[in-house]
Amino acid sequence: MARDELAGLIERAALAAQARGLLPDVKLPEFTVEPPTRAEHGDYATNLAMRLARAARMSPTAIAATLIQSLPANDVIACAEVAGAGFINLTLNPQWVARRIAKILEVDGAYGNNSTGGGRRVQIEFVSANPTGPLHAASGRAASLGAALGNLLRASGWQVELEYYVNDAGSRLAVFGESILARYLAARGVTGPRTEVPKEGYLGEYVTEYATHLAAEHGDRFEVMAIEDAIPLLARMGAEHMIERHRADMAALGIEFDVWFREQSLHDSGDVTAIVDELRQRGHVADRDGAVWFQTTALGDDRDNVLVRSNGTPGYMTADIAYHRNKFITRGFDKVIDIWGADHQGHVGRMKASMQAIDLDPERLTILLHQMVVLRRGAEVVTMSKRQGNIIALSDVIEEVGPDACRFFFLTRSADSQMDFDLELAKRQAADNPVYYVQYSHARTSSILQVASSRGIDPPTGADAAPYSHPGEIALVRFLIHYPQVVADAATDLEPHRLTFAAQELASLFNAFYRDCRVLPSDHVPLDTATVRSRLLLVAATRAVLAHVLSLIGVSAPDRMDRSDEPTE
RNA sequence: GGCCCCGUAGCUCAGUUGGAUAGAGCGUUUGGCUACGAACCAAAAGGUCGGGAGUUCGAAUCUCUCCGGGGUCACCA
Repeated sequence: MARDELAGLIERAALAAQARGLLPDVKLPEFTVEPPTRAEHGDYATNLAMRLARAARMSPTAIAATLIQSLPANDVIACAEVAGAGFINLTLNPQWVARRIAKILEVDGAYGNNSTGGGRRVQIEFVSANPTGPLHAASGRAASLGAALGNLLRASGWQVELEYYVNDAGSRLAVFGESILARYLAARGVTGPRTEVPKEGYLGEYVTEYATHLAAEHGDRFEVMAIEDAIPLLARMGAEHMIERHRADMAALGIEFDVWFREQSLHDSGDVTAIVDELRQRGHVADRDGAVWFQTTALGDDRDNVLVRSNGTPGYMTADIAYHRNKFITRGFDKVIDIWGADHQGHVGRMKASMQAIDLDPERLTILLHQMVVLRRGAEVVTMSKRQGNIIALSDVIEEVGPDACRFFFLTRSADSQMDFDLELAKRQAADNPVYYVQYSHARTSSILQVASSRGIDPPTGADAAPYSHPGEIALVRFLIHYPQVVADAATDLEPHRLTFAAQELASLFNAFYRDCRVLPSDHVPLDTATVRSRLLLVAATRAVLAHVLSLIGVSAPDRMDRSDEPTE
C-alpha cells in the first residue's frame, strides 16, 4: 500500500541521517503518513519531524529538511517539501501513480484487499434474536454491521465464519408456548381463562396469526393433548417457524450465515453442566440461597451471576459461557467477535470475566456494541418490545425500501451513535438514499465503457497508463491509490461504516471528474487517442473500486439504473 | 447513585486515533443538459465542535469537572 511504502522511505531517510550524524541517534517515534486535508499540501504528508523534535532537541523544520535530504533514491516520491510547523508534504511520481492505476485492472477485483488477517480464523456472531417473534427493524443494524464486517475481514485476509446463535432453550420459550396455546384455543372457539395470554407472555399479532394457522392445519390436536405436552411442543414449533422467518429475512438482505448454532445442542451434549463443574473445579463457584453462583465479583465484575437457579435450571449466562468455550476450544477460532446491542452492555464485563475464569485470553474476544435504534412512525416512537408485539418488522422495511437501501442506510452511522429509524421517512426517502448515488456512479462508468466499446474503441489496458495532470483526474487518482488503506484501517478498527462514506466520496470525485474531463471525443471536444485511453483506464479503475466497496457494504453494483426501479410507490 | 455511549452547520451525521483554514448529505438561495446517463454538477449562506479548567509546539480528538440525551444495573434473555 502506498502509505506503507512512503513510511518505509521516510524511515530509511531518518536512519540514514542518523548514521551520518545529521540527526541524533534516538529511537524513532510513531509517525503518521496520510493524505492531507488540503489538496495543495500534496498527495501525502508526514509528521515525523514534529514527533522527533523533542527527543532530537532540534527544530521540526530543520529535521524535516534533513529527512528530505536523506531520502533514498526511489521512483515513488516526485517531490518532498517542508511545510507549516514541520510537516513534510509528499507528491507522488505521476509515472508511478499511473502504473498503480493500471494495476487496479490487472489484479481483477482484488484491488482494495490486504493480508493483515494472515489466514487467521475469525467468527462473527450477530443478530442472534430470540425465536419468540419476527425480527424487528432494529435487527437490520446488527445484520448490516455484521455482514459488512465479515466482508471487510475476508478482504483483509481473515478466514471468516458468520454465525447466528439461536436461543432455543431459554425460559422465555415456555412462555412463548403458553402464549401460542392461549391464542390457539381462542381460535378454536374456546372461551374463558385458558385463552388469556400469560402475564409475561407475547401479545403480538403474529402469535394470533400463527395460532390461527395451527388451528386450521391441526384441528383439535393441541386442545385434546395434555397441557404439559402441548406447551413445549407449541413452543418448539413456534420457534422453528420464527427461525425460518429470521432466515428468510436475512436471505432477503443477502446475508447467509455459515452456522445457525442451537443453544439446545449445548444442553444435549452436556456442555452446559460440564461448564459448571469446570468453574467449580477452578474455584469460581459458591453455593448460596439454594442456587449456584459464579463469583464474578472476584474477577472485577460488579455482581455475581447465577449459574444454576434454585429450581435446578441453568441461568442465562451458563449456556453462554459454554457457548464461548465451544467457539474457542471446541472449534478453535483465533478470534471471536460478538455484535450486541448497547442494552447488553452490562454483560460485557461478565463475559470477559468468564473467559478469564476458564483460562482463555479475553483479548481474543471482541464484543462490538452498537447503540440502539429508535423506531418511529412519524412522530410516534414505537417501542421495540417483542412481548407487546408493537414492532416494525424488518421484513416490512426490506419490502418497502429494498435490500440495498436498507443495508447501506444502517451503515451510514458509526456503531457508537444512536440511530433514528422512521419507517414513514424511510419509505418517502427511499429514492434519496445515498446508495443510489453510488450505484448511479457505477452505472455511469459502465455506460461510458459500453459506449466506448460500441464505437469500436478497445477496452483499456495497463499499456494505457500515462501520467494524469488535470485536477479532476488527480483528485480521483489520489483516492484510488489510497483506497486499500481505507479498507485495511476500517478492518483493523472494526468500523464498516467508513465504507459507506468512502463510497460516497469516490462517487462524488468521479462525478466531478466526469464533468470536467471528457473521456470520449465528441464533435465539440476533440481528444487525442492517448488522453482517451488513459481516461478510459481511469474510468475502468474507478468502476472496479466502486464495485469493490459496494460488495464490501453488501449491495449490488448495477451496470444500469432505470427510474422505474425506484422502490417508491 | 455506579458503569457504558452520545452532544460538531437549521436537520441527520462524518472527522484518517493529537496536526495545517473543522467536512458531507438533506434543507434554503442561485446557476448549469443540442455533450460519454441531470438519480448529476457548481456557487452562496450556515459553526463559542454542550459549558469550564488542564495537559503541549498544536485539542473536536487526551485528562478532570459540570450540564443535557440514551442505555444498563434480576434466580429475564
